[in-house]
This record gives sequence, structure tokens and C-alpha cells, in this order.
Amino acid sequence: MSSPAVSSRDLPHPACDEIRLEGVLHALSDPMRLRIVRELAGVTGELSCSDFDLPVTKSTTTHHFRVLRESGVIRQVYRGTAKMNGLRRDELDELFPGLMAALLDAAARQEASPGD
Amino acid sequence: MSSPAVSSRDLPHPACDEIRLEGVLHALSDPMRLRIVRELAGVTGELSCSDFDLPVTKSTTTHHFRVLRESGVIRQVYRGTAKMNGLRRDELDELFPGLMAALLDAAARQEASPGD
DNA sequence: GTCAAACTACGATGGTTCTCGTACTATGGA
DNA sequence: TCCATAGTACGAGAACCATCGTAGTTTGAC
Repeated sequence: MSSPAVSSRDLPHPACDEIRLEGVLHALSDPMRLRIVRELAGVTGELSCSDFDLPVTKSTTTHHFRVLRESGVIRQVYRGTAKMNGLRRDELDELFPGLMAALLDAAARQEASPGD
Repeated sequence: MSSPAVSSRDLPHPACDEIRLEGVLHALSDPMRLRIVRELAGVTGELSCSDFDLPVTKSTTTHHFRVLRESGVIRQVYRGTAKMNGLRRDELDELFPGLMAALLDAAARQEASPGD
């Protein structure tokens, strides 16, 4: 099969009412994590951890994905040996309307500015 | 006089092109600093450091204001013995359109939610 | 000149974070 | 069953951060 079933081992995610703005901002204040989120926002489906080519080791990558999940920014699920990641965009949009859009736009603008 | 002149001692502020999104997000990811920014956003003029009634010592307050200034979120100027603080709203709006509005709205929503 | 108010500088402390390496587990395929 | 792949757990190190207390500076008022 091309898409293995979701594994039984599942991961703890904060409920919507447990997501704190401060936690989200802290999660996104790290360049590596902001990069991950921007990449996730740019695709329609999910991406596995190994789809990202980050300049850090695998351990560190695991750490960053966990911070993003525990702050409520992404949702993670095991599928076969892979761990798939998706933005919790709908939930975040309901919780903090316009925030993700403004953040992603800000990140894009910063990247496009001559200061980089 | 009711409003002393601006003192000669002035403080270093980042130029607009030196303001980093990650730095702004980090600055706002602290509850004390988010509170300061919300309060500043709620008034028209400036507020002195001692206008805030924060549950930390004066040293710590100084620290938080410095983080906000160095990240580019606020502008500080001495006026007499007081240090006046103002949001760099116009500059931030030009740099990251809609971001401050979304952040302030998000903070307000979070405060209003039953989870608090 | 003296004094109080507002804020700073400095050092310390305890906690958190980013990073790594090594050893380990879970899954699916040969 | 054996192996390769994907990711984790754990411990460690270095850096950073929030907080405090004490001592100091700058300013304006008396």
C-alpha cells in the first residue's frame, strides 16, 4: 500500500482550550521552528519529519517538532515508520483569527527584504 | 512645567531593518511583556515604567522593558526622572502589516476565554 | 545643597533551552 | 527472520533567561 495505516502509538496534543498564545509565540520565535511551520503552511497535505532538510541533527529535529506539537501549532501522527506533521491551521484560526496569516506573511516579508 | 523636556541621555533602538520577527515573537512570548504591550496599545500617549503595576521587582521590570526595546517593539525616551514608553506601532505595521493587530486581538480573546 | 523619586548596573541563582552523540524502539519489506 | 528506515530517549554541555537584592546614577523640587 502506498499509505500505511495510522499506527496505534499516538502522541499527546493540547486541546484547543489548552493552547496558550505565549506558547505559540515562543514556539515560533525559534528560526528552525518558524522555518518548519512555513514549510508546512506551503503544502496541502502532511509532511514527514524527514521531508525537511534542516541544518541540525535528527535528535534536534525531533526536539523542535515536539515543541511545536506541545504548543499546539502542529499535529503529529505516526504512519508506518514515518511521523506525519500538519499545521493545526483550522483550530488556530478559530482560536486566534488572522494570527497565522499575519505571522506567515510577516515571515515571508522578512525573507524578501534586503536585510537578509 | 508639567512635561519635562527629553533628557540628553538616549537609548539604543534597532532600526526598522534590524527588527527581526523572531525577536519580536520572543519578546511577546513572555506573559509580563505581553501584558506591558497590551497596556501600551490601550492608551494614546506614552506611559512611564512606574505607571505599570507588575508583580515583579523594579529590576525585573527594567529588564523586560529593555527586552522590548531591543527587539524593536517599544520606543523609550527619558523625560525628567521618568522613562516614557510607547509602542512602535507605525513602524511595526509597515514592517509586518496586520501582525500587531492580530496579536493584540489574540491576547484579548485568550483573556476573555473561559480557560482563564 | 539636599533630598526623594525613578530607574540602572551588577552579580547571583535557579530554571529553561538548543544542541549534540549514542543507544534504543517500532515498522515494513525482503 | 533479518535488515534498513524513521524516529525516540537519555544524558550532557553550553548558552540563555527571569528573577531578585543591593548599590549606584540621574533628575527635578525644595
